[in-house]
Amino acid sequence: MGEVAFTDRELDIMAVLWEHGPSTVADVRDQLTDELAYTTVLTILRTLEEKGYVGHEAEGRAYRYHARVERGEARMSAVEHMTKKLFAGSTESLLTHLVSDQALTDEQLERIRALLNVRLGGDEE
Amino acid sequence: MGEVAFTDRELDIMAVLWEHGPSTVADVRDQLTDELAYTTVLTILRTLEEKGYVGHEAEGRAYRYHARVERGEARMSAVEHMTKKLFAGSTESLLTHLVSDQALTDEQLERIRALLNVRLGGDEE
DNA sequence: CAACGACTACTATAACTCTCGTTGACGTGG
DNA sequence: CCACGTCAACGAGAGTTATAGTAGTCGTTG
Repeated sequence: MGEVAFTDRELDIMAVLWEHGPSTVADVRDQLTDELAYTTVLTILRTLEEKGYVGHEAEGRAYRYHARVERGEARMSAVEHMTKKLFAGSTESLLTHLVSDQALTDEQLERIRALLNVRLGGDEE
Repeated sequence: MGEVAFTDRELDIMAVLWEHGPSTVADVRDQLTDELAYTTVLTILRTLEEKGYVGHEAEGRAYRYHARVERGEARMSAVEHMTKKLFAGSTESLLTHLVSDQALTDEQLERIRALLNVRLGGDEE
């Protein structure tokens, strides 16, 4: 899929599908933190289906919905979009922002550095 | 300001104000890559003003608009929002995603590592 | 001084988002 | 067999976003 974009509410629901796997409307509804009417959840699922982001199969009298895009893809699209819109397209700039301005513990940063070390192979400089 | 959120179009316009400083409607319009009608730009600026994100002073017969929120603030809000919605609230997870999955050159990653080294002070493995 | 162009205010409209009520089908427990 | 609960389809309405036309003001220029 080229590019995926979700609204906030849609993301809430996709999150349930990603974390809990294929779910019925009632399942999804139960997992949401916000209390939404059954029909509201159904409507959003139908919109998502129309957009091609989820699919469903009948299960008994109910439908079981499943994500048709992976979370990684959604993440990548979102990051790309934000990078383009707010960081002048520079992923490095975003990374710098995260490392500098964000409240991360040294421990977390340490893990990132370790990751970088692996990724970059060398340990020079 | 607690939290700022912009629509895509609004961001396009904020970007102009952030990069070029206080601008008239015509100025903004000229800087946009998409061709929008003068009135369209004006409308969006007025919406932004209503939300408190920009202000204006008269300059001759025109208005000169300026950002009332800093880009850094918008960045932080956007990153926070995305982290919450797509990375289960974990900034570290987002960072990991960026370092691993994104198409960054070794050189760019190298600079990030350097940044981390400075930030973490030490050079212990 | 009259027409023109730049400018803002007001209005409008289509699309999308978010929310939910109503309706009708269908199976199950009493 | 009938009332009840579950479920999907449909419709709808309030709010937001995106875009732009029209009206009216006002200085400038010929």
